[in-house]
Amino acid sequence: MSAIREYYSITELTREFGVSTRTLRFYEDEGLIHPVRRGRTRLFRPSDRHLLKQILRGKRLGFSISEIQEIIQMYKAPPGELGQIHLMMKRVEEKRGELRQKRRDIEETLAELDQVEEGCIERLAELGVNT
Amino acid sequence: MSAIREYYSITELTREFGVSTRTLRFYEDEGLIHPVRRGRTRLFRPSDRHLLKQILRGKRLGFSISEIQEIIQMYKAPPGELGQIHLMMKRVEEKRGELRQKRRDIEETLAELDQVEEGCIERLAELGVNT
DNA sequence: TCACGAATTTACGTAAAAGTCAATTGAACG
DNA sequence: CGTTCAATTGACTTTTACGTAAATTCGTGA
Repeated sequence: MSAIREYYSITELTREFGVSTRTLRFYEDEGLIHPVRRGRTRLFRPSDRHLLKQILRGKRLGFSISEIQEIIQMYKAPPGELGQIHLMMKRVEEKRGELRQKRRDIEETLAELDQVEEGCIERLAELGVNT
Repeated sequence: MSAIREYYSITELTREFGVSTRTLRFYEDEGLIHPVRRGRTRLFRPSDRHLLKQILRGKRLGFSISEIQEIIQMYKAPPGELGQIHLMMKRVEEKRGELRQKRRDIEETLAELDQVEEGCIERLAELGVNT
């Protein structure tokens, strides 16, 4: 069993997650991640790795970089000021709405794919497969 | 009650779905939709409108135009040839995999948003709100 | 008939998200 | 010490998905 690593190199992460170094540097430029440095070389901590996971999750869901930024900001400590807190709770509710919509979209698409499959199975039957 | 319309104008659809005419023409250029014509003017049938719904659903899920093309192709009649049918069933299963991944991503994100909200509520309590 | 509003085509522009290439820099190894 | 390998920066390029503007056409109503 491998203990939790202190640091990951950039290529370790690119291999693990199937992204390029350019991508990771791009995310850093955009302020999504902040790996530390030894000299000029980036060192990614477990927290950076975790953040990257969240970024890629957002990408899979079709969120843009700036939208992902927004979401990531929410994960950081909740703000101190009253108005800010309410604003954040409003943002959370909005994101929930988007995600629920996406979930409905997924269910609908899955249902349609089921129909496609059924059609295929029927065609196979017509062709005399497995009779 | 309004019966099902025979045709929709391009602007009717743009208003209903909140997209531009440019977008609809672009989708036509890309071969996603095929409205009929009266002279040069496009006439969108209910089936085109339905297709557009599916396209926008795909967009919300972060699929690219070409991926949406692929999915739409599946909705058309299942192919006749045996090998083609098996290929299509394989594609269906792949898409299902992607969609299930997205669904997991959604659940995880929703769970994290719940935590964000809880953090907010705690902060509110600390600030003496509603005590 | 003239003007209008809605639609068209053609063409160029653009923002986002990287890809690609070149030149450089250390660090390490035999 | 030379070289090799991983990493860096900087600049330019590319792809996707439209936006935008110009010039034109068509049907309709005053």
